Order: sequence, then C-alpha cells, then structure tokens
Amino acid sequence: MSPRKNEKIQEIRDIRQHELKEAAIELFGTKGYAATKISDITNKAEQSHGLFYHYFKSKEDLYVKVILELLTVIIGTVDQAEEEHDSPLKQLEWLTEVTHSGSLRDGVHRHILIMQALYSDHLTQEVKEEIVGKYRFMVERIEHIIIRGQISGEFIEGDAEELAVYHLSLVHGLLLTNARKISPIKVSAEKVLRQLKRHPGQGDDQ
Amino acid sequence: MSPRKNEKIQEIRDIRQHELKEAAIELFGTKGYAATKISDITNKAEQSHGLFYHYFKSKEDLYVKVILELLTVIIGTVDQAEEEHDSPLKQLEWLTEVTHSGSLRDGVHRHILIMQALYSDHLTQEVKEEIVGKYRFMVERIEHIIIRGQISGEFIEGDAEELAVYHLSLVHGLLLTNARKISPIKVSAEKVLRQLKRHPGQGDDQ
DNA sequence: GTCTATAAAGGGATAGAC
DNA sequence: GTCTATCCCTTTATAGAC
Repeated sequence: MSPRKNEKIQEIRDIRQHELKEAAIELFGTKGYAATKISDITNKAEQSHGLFYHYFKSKEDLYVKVILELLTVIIGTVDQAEEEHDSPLKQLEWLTEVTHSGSLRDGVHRHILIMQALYSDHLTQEVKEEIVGKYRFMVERIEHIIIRGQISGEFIEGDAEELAVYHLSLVHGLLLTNARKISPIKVSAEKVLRQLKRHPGQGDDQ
Repeated sequence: MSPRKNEKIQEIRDIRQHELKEAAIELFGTKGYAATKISDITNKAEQSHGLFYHYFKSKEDLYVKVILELLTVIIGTVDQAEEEHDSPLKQLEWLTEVTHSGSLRDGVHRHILIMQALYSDHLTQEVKEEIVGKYRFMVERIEHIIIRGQISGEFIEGDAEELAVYHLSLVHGLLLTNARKISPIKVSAEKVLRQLKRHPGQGDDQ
C-alpha cells in the first residue's frame, strides 16, 4: 500500500468522524444524551448505523470525546480574548458576544452540551473528573479576568469566584432561554455585563 | 360499599399518586426524562413496578401532569409575592429567595424540571403549547412587576420583556450551577437583582 | 389495591458480506 | 471503508393471580 493511499484513507476517516461529531453535538445539545439514538446521529450524518462503530467504540465514547474537545475549544477562546483585547471589560464583552454568536450551529449547542455534561450522572468517576477539571480551569480564567477588572476599577468589588459564577450563570441561562424559542431575545454583551460593571460616580475611591 | 370505604380508597389513591409524583420530580429533574426509568420512580416511591400503571397511563402521562402542576404552583408563588409585599423590588427579592430556598427537595428540582420541559422535544404539540402558555403567563407576570418597578423608580429603564428574560435567565442559570455541585454558592436575592436595580444618583429624573 | 410474571418494543452493539 | 441483517439486553407496558 502506497503512502499516498494511506493518506487518503486517513482523510476519509477524519471526515467521517467529524461528520458524526458535528451531528452528535447538535443532537446531544438539543435532546440530551439519553434521548439521542445512535440512529439519530448516523441519520443526520448520512451514514449507516453500522459504520458508527467503525469510528467510535460506543455512544459514550463519542460523547466523552466531543465534550473534552469542546472544553478545549472554549478554553482556547478565553486565551484569544486575553490576547486580542487589553481591558478585562473588553475581554468579557468579546467572550460573551462570541458565546452567543453563530446562529445555532456554532457556539450555542456546544455550550449547552457542556452544561449538560457537567450536570449529568451517567459518566464514570474518572471521566467526570476530567471534564469538571477542565471546566473549573475555565472558570478560574474568568475569575482572574474579573480580578484584573476589579483592580483596574472596571468591575464592582466582591468575591471574584462568586462574581464569576453569577456571570457564567447568566450567560448559560440566556443560552438556554434562547435555545428554546419561547422568548428569544438578542443578547447584548453590554447588558450581560450590567451586573459586573462598576457604575461611575459611586464609591470611586481608586 | 359504604361511603366511608370509598373515602378511604380515594385517600390511598391520592397518597400513592403523590408518592410517585414526588419521586418523579426529583428523578426527572436530576436525570432528565429519557434517562429516568419507570423502575427508578417506583423504587424511590417504594412501590411495585406494575402498580405504576394503576395510577398513570404512561411515563409521559405522569410527566405532563407533574409539569402542569408545578407551573400552577409557581404562578401561585408569584401571586403570593404580590400579596405579601408592596414594592416591586421586595416582590422579586422574595420570589428569588423562595426559588433558591429549600435545600434541594423543595424549590430547586421543580424549577429545573420546568426548564427541561420547555426545552424538550418529545411532547405532542398540544401539550407543549399548554406548558409554554402557562410559562409565558408566568413571564408576563414578572414583566408587569418590572414595569411597576420602573414606574416607581426602583428598577432601571429598558424593555421590560427583555429585562424579565435577563432576570429569569440568571435565576435559572444559578439553579443549574448550584444543582451540579461544582462551584456552589449561596445565592443572594440582592446580588441577583443587581442587574435590575436602579443605582441611585444617576439619571434620577423621577 | 397490590404484586409477580410476561409480553412487546426499542435501541445499543456485533457479524459478516461487499 | 461501508452496508444490511441480526443479536440481545433494557425498558415500557400488560395480564392475571392474590
């Protein structure tokens, strides 16, 4: 078998796996893990049922791989926010916008999926810990941005961890609210950051 | 059969049904609808598997009944907030506290369950509309409280519907964050209402 | 009203042909 | 690498005895 041939085969493998992952993200994110059937995933990815098991050991295998990849991407987004913007306020504004952007396919399902994963109880202890660890790391990064914002005077005073929880809870709550189409609103980063931003003119002892 | 006897039988029916509903609320709320087995419910309620079908037509039947009842209870809580407190700010503070109170069993699972129901897609159109209708009614009630708070000058200006969505999203996001035990915090109504409360001293043109 | 046993269906996973 | 057919376990739902 020529090296050229191997390359081609590897390319096909990558494409098929990617198709399944993309389908899975949307389905897991909307229906949840338990309610999503293998056949739902393969149908959406336009593959046969059997082929699934050529690429993933099991439904849970795919699930865990997808979650961990998404967490890595999200952490990468935090990196990007810190690289591309100077002020902590601008960093969180940009992050918030990115999180809510991409009409469905992009950011939203991915974040919803992470939330569900953190909340689910069907994973083994080890896997769960790996996921929680990555998530915690992300929260800590937000926390540090908030601390720098407090020092610069852009953000209100208070326990940074608690403020991070309030901020992320609002972001995630809005994602869920917009995911179901009941009272969808255009999320604005400025409005999200209302609860974190310092109001000039009061207690300005900087 | 004496009337006394019928009463007794009815009482047993009510108790059994209630036990199943309570168990279902906790399980649906933590594991989700699809992942919850009938046997999970009957085990928790300490009943036999078969008895379930003596009280409910199906798993979905129980689910729908529970959701609709919970929505009625939540709307009743909004009524209570308006009866027992005068100022819109106090009303929302009280509601927020009540929602996050009751260490697990009480409020929290119930609200999480509602959120999941609004977001799920396995229900028939009619049932879904009934649920969404009740939920919308609740959101409108919050909206009206916000409008009154804007008139009284307690709340910031802006589209009341949008403000209601931000408020409820934060409340729900915090419920979810606290439900998984990753970074649990003591939710304070005052902090939740930071994003809604007017800051004295700026634009005070009342 | 309550239980155990069983039927019926659904869906995850595998086998084997192409 | 891909597909169809099938296995088999899990879970919903029913039957029938007590």
